[in-house]
This record gives sequence, structure tokens and C-alpha cells, in this order.
Amino acid sequence: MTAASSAPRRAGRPPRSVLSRDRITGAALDLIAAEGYEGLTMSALARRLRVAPSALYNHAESKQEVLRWVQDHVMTMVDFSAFADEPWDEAVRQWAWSYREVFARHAPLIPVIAVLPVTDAAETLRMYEEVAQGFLRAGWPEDRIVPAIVALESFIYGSALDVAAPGDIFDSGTLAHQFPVFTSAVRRATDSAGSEGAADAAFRAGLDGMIAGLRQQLAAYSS
Amino acid sequence: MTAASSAPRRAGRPPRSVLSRDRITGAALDLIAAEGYEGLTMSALARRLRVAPSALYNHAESKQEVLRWVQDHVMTMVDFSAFADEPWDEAVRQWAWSYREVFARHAPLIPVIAVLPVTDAAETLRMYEEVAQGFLRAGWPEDRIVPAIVALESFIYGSALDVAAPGDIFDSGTLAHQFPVFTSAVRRATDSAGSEGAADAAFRAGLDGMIAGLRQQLAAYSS
DNA sequence: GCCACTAAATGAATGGCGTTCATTATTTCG
DNA sequence: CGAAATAATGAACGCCATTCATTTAGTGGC
Repeated sequence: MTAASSAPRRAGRPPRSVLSRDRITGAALDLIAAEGYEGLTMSALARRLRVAPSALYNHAESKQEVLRWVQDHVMTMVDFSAFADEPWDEAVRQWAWSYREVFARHAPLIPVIAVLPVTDAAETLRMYEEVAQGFLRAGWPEDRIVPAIVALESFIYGSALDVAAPGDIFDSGTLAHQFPVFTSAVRRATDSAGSEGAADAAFRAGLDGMIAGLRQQLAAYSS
Repeated sequence: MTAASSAPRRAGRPPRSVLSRDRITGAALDLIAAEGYEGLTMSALARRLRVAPSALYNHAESKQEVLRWVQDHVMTMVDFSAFADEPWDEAVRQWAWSYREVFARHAPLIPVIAVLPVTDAAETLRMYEEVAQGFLRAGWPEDRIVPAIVALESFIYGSALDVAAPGDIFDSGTLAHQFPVFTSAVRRATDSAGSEGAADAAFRAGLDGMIAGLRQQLAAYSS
């Protein structure tokens, strides 16, 4: 926090550049932390940077581009260190839990990422490289690595969206009696979830299942 | 298509109601089919219904509510009939492929659904009821059914988003040489995907894996 | 059968959003 | 040193969802 001169800046190029990709990204992340994604508007971002909204467009082509910068930074928060020293199963498990946790807090990025070319997203590529190496060391055939990663990621993104869902999302309300089997299953699941939330229980079940299933595929390739 | 009288309607309540939940939902689906989700605005919807935008708010509380109606209708397009006569594995597989295909064409609904309470979404509940019955008949313990369904759905939603991704989403561009393992794995995957697209290959791998893994969990409960 | 009430339309207005443009001032480069 | 590029301001623009006052037509209670 540098001392702000209260005199409003005159028009014209300032002596030293006020904005940069990094400063915009940082301010965007601060804003998201403070106000959430619905608070991330170009005006609010400009206000936080003590700049006119239009100044942002000298650095970013669009709000979409700012989101891409945020996305790439958020990727650095995902912990993939387990691929360095843990066995494949355990590394995937730790990575997936971390990945989901990070993007549950950044759910609005998910529709953006899914369609986003990874080109020039250096941090994102850094993660993929490490993960791909882990798969390779575990004996995965080269052409099966990317489909497996994409499948895991799809599950992770879907699950991250699910985290934001309200606890009573499956409450069937007045129609409950028309759907007895489902209604009963929902109650049983809620009861037995215990301290672990419903979303966590589903993620655990799905992740353990998918890891087991993928391991089985790996065994089939090896034979 | 009824003959349109060209005389613009005067203000005031019309003799017979022009709008209804069903007509709005239908027009929204037509509009989406013709223009995509970015074309679905309240003005465009009103235009298509030959009505002023504000008239919509006599029937829907918000655009969000219109989206909820659309969502519930879209669910009727998902084919879950296999649960009636196929074995569990095969029923899940057919249901999942259909589910993904439908929501790939309605990707913008996914962030909406994920957070949307199912209350009063009759068609959605109808599907869940049938699927839950299928799981129960296959021997699933009641309290494990909902987590398994949620896990599958999360994977399906994530994969549906992935379908919209461009084919070259993993092109690492100028940074390719910094990430050799991943870059090579991407090329190999692309080559061996053949006529099946990359997204389809990943979905097949993940779905088959998850079904195998869940079946294994089911066996563990039974013993 | 009237009369109040409610329902359902119009059309004008509102405020917020992302973005563009003309202008100005400063730095950088040939 | 002068021209061009850079990076700021501030005033627009168009689109969006939504609200409000107004008008008209059906509806339920006496």
C-alpha cells in the first residue's frame, strides 16, 4: 500500500506507468476475495487501481482477458507436489482434492477455463507437465495420458461446481410423495454423511471410483 | 403459427392471455436453438412472443426463473429408459452418454443447474426417481445411491463443458519446448483419437473407469 | 348486475455493465 | 529534436435486466 497522493491524476500519460498485467491481476484477485465474482466489474477494478475504467483497455483486450490472467494465477494455488514423491494413486488423489478445493472458491472461472485454450497460460502448462510426467512414470502409455487427465479434470470441475450447491439442493418439496425411492435415498445419504458434507462424500466416492477404474485400465494396457 | 393480426395490441389486459409459462419456455427453447444462449435476452424473447419485454415479468420473476423452466424441460430430453430393462452397468452408460450429449448443447445451463434446488422441478425429479430405482434394484445400499449419482453427474457436467472446447485447446504454442512430456502426450492423444473426437475419447475413458470403480465399491458393500 | 379487485398487457424510464473514442500528456526511438 | 508510440482521462454508446405508471379486461362478492 503506497501512500496515495490525493490530487487526482491529470489526463495524459503518467511519468511512470500505473498499470501492468500483474497489478491488474493482483487487484482482480483482491477484489474477488473481498466481493466475490459478482463484484468483479471493470469499474470496480478500475476504482481499486485508482484509475479510469478505460485505462484498463490499454493493457487488456477485454474482461475475458483479465479473467484468463486470473485463471492462470489461480492454477498456481493447486498443489501437484505429490507427483514428485508419492505413488500414482496417492498423487492423483492429493492433486484432485487440492484442485477441487481451489476451484470451488473460483467456480465462475470453470465455464471460462473449459473452453479456454491453454496457449500462453504458463502456470497451467507447468501443472500439466508435472502431472503428465507422473502418469508416464506410473507406466501409462503416452496416448492414454491426456484422455485420463481430461476425464479427471472434468470430474473435478463438475464437483467444484457442486460444492457451491446449497445443502438442501435435493429437497423435493411438495412433490416428495411422487418420488418415494429418490426421496428416501436423499434422506439416508444426508443422515449417513455425518460431519463430512454431502458434496465431500460424493467427491470421495467418485474420485476413489475413478482412480480404481483408471488403474484397472492401466493394468489392461500393461498386459 | 397462427395468423398474426398486424394491428399492434393496445395497452391493457388482452381478451385472452397471450403469455403462459409453457409458451415462454417454448419460445425460449426456439430462440436458443436458433441463436444460442447469447441470443437469449428478455427483449429477444419478448419480440419472439410479440409482446413488450415488461410483459414477461407478469409471469416470471426474473430471467433466472425462465432459465429454470428451460432447464427442467431440457431434462426431459435425457434418455434414462435403459434403467427399465438393461443391467446396471449398461443402463448407467447409456444414460450418461445421453445426459452429456443433451447438456453439451445446453452448456450455459450447467452453472445454473449445479446450484439449483430441485424443488418443483418435476421432470428433473422424475429422472432421479427412475435412476435411483435402477441403483436400488442393482443392489446398492440406500445411503450410497445419492453420492454415486452426484459423482456421475459431476463427471457428466464437467464433460459436457469439455465438449464445447476447441480441438486445439491443449496447443501449448510458443511455450511447447518448456513442457516436452505434456506436449508429446497431447500429440499422441490427438493422433490415436482417430475419428472419435478427443472429448469423446476422454469421456469414454472416464465413464468406463468410473463405472468399473463404482461397481467395485458395490461389490465391497455386498460382501 | 354493479363494483372493487386482480390480472395482464403497454411504453417509458432506470441504472449498471463492458466497451469505444477523442483528447491530452509523457516517454521512447530513429 | 521531432515523430510515433504509450498510457492516462472523461465523455459517450449500446445493450441488458428490471421497474413503474398507466390502461384495459376479466372475476368474485354483495
